[in-house]
Amino acid sequence: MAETLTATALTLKDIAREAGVSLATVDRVLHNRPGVRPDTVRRVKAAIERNSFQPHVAAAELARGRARRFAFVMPSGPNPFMQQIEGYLGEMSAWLSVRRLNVEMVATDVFDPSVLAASLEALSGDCDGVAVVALDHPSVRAAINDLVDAGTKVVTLVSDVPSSRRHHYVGIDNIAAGRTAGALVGRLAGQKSGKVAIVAGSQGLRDHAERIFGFNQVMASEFPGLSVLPVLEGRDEDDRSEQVLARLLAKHADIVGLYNVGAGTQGVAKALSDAGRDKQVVFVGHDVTVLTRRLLLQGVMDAAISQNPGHEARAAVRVLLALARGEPILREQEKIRIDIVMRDNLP
Amino acid sequence: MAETLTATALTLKDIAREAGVSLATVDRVLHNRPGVRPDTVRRVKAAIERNSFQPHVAAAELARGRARRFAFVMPSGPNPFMQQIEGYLGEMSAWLSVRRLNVEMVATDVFDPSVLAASLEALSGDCDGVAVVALDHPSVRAAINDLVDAGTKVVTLVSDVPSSRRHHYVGIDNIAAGRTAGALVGRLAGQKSGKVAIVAGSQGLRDHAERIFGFNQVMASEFPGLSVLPVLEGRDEDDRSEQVLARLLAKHADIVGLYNVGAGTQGVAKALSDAGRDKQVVFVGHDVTVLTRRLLLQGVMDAAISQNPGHEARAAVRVLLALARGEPILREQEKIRIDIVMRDNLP
DNA sequence: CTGTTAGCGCCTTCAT
DNA sequence: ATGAAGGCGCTAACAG
Repeated sequence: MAETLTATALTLKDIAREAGVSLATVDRVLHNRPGVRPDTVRRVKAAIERNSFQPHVAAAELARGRARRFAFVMPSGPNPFMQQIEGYLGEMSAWLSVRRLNVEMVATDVFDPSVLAASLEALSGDCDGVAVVALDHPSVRAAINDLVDAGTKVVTLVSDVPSSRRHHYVGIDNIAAGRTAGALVGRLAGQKSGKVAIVAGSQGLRDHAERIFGFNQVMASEFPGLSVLPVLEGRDEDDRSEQVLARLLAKHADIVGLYNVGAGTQGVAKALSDAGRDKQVVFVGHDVTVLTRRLLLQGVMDAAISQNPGHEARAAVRVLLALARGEPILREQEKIRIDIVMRDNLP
Repeated sequence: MAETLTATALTLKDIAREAGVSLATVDRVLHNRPGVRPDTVRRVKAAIERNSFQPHVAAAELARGRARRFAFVMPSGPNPFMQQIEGYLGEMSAWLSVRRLNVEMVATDVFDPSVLAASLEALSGDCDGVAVVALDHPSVRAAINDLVDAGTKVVTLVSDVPSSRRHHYVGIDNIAAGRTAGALVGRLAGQKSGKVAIVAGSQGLRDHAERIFGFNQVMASEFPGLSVLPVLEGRDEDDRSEQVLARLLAKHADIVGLYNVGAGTQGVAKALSDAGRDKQVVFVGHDVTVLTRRLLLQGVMDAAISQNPGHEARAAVRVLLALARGEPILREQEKIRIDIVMRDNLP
């Protein structure tokens, strides 16, 4: 009826005694530091394994003295989603400070590969870890790999660079997100048949392209009654998104669904309202912001696919910390889920 | 372009010097321990405030030596959801162990107030914190309050006892969960009008009652075309749930929606399939388990309202730890969201 | 290559 | 009511 989940506490000293060496040697082996005879290494490793010894994090933290430095490299523009992430990092300051963790924000033009790459290079050396909202481009990949080679821990945030050797990606599976959007548009549109519009920032952005891909997958296979119109590009800007959508709405009277892949939500909503069709068209978009929250409550938007920015901020920090300490990562905990947010489960 | 988020590191010694007292005295004040003249307390507190001093957690952890003991008091039956929580606690064992944390599982009959209360009383003294899946009953409330008075940190898990003085509740807002379920059933049923069935474990359970309340709210206000049938009670058992539902389905040919409030999902699904109506009826239930996952993939279930059991397990541990250390709680992080899970965003 | 040693910042007796 | 001093388990600098 009662069962205990944790083991007891051995220390470095115990291992040292058991392996017949000194503290320092065990420490060297533990951290793969050079200067130990291969044979000794083996003996020590054996002792560590045998007792499944785990060093006490608090003691290690205390002893190293030096605070750790992490950098967050983020887009410089006024992107509300990114601002939310920064906001949540700010809320963690007390948490960070009692752990002697320093995080520095670096704003940069993430859409210009060379600028981004330069910002990353500049960090080399004085950082233990960096989280970056990255563009998937060869020079960015190279910059990331250089950091990794220099011993810096790197996680990509929100947008991945799978071809690089980054240690971890903190963000959602965008293809699945697109599929989810598709299923929602299809199911909420009910029995109706008709046309479905897609507004994206740019199909050149990896995450947008992946979402559209997933969306189309579901549409084609599960909702044959709905036909998807060619993708509109609004560059994540309100004005432009509004214009292109307004034109499309004027042309097609039988649009029953709308998927807004990126930002520019304000403009999309305006086009819909101005056409007087905000109640008939099923409107699904991304992310919960002050704006989308309002649109959901008003019934203009029907659902938002969301990646919890607070979770992403905290996961990035925790993962960097775990990597720096050499601790295992709780993958399940750090995985970012695709949230479906409707009016009644607004966070 | 670069901004730093954390402060620099003062130590106890600095504060001691500044307040003109010794280390020990500052420590006493910091932990509200007795034996310090009120006047001295004030001086020390002032110095702490003035520098917004925060003790280094790692050092504190190291110095106290003694491991902390937490207990999880959970239902003894084979409830899959609870088993998931236990599973995730198990996955944390490495995390727990490097922090010298001990967690003990206590299985008990949470449906019998006196048994539950006794289990709680038994913990008094040898535990730093307890997480309990509680029944909202006077004797349970008393047991919780006793623990709190004895200095044990208490969090309620999944099911709250708001009238007690527990330090924290880790779980979802069940009324909002019910509303979400209602919105989903209503919207996914499309334009159709017809009847909606509800199967619950028991209306005596606080969480079930709250969910039903929220569900009815939404149905009444937003889906006048749908009429809700009287609640069926299946005691969270498969057989019983199947029987009562089968009978209801036979009686009403125009059921278009079904809300399964608690467990017994297997039985509910069977009744639906046996009646050959699993494709026409919109079926919404709770929690993602092996079973509901399968039903979602098969298209028998349309959506599951879920409270991430992994998140709940970890949040409970983190909150207990923060409470024990006197650290602030990251409320946003520990809040449990209401997840809508459909086929394409299955975690 | 390996061992010794002096802390890291705080908590906890034990004296005063 | 207050202070002094010895660790907690690990790291890192310095000897050997």
